[in-house]
Amino acid sequence: MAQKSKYCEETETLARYAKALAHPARISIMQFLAKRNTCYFGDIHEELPIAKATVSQHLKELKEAGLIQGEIETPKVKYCINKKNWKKAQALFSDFFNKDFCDRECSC
Amino acid sequence: MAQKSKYCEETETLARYAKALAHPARISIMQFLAKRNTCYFGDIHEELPIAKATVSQHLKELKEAGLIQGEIETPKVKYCINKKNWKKAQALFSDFFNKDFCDRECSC
DNA sequence: AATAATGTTTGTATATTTACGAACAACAAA
DNA sequence: TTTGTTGTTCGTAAATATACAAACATTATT
Repeated sequence: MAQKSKYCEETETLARYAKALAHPARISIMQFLAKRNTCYFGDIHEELPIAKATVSQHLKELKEAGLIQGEIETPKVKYCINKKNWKKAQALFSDFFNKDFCDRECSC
Repeated sequence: MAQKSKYCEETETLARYAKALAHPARISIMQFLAKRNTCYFGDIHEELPIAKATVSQHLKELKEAGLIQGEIETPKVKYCINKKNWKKAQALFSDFFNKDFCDRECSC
């Protein structure tokens, strides 16, 4: 238990974003936010087949991963994509998938 | 419990791939496979700071998600990326991140 | 002050994930 | 046949994740 992180930072960050997106409800939320202008909690809840407490929980995870941010607009709460981190995630996934991998003998 | 999947198939598939990548060990494995020609279990295990049983478990998850495939080459086991599904995942993530999202009033 | 609207937090139950050692399986070599 | 090499599977423990109802917090309205 000497070291805290055993993987390189970029790998950890990418895994963190992947984890945030590892549930269809959270993918749906991001897709919804991407195409919507105003994005209140209620609108998001309406789109999803789950209880509001669960929606709130998923939003919290996305927020903690840095992919979205919220703002109180009494009595509602407005959510939107955190563009800076969205771009960061985009870049990390892009790098990850665009590594040109060996086409040679790895023929299993 | 009437419906089996409450989200659209593309969303489910994307979430499934994200989940497979939601751990730094599995990201590392994919990165390793991407750059290596021969890729035996032992080589992968050597790269990672975890027990072989755990490595085997992670490989199983990647295999079940369709991202890799294995082949016995007695007495070793050779793993490599499943190119078809890798491309599928690449396309799904690309579409997901390249949705041009609203730049207007969602200013939280 | 009571009521309504909008979300968050709490409590809780269940399922899944992560990790490891030990046991096991398959095969080659001595 | 015994031994060694390579991985997988099993058993198990601890941590996380997922889902919901109920309670709560906040602010506006009556």
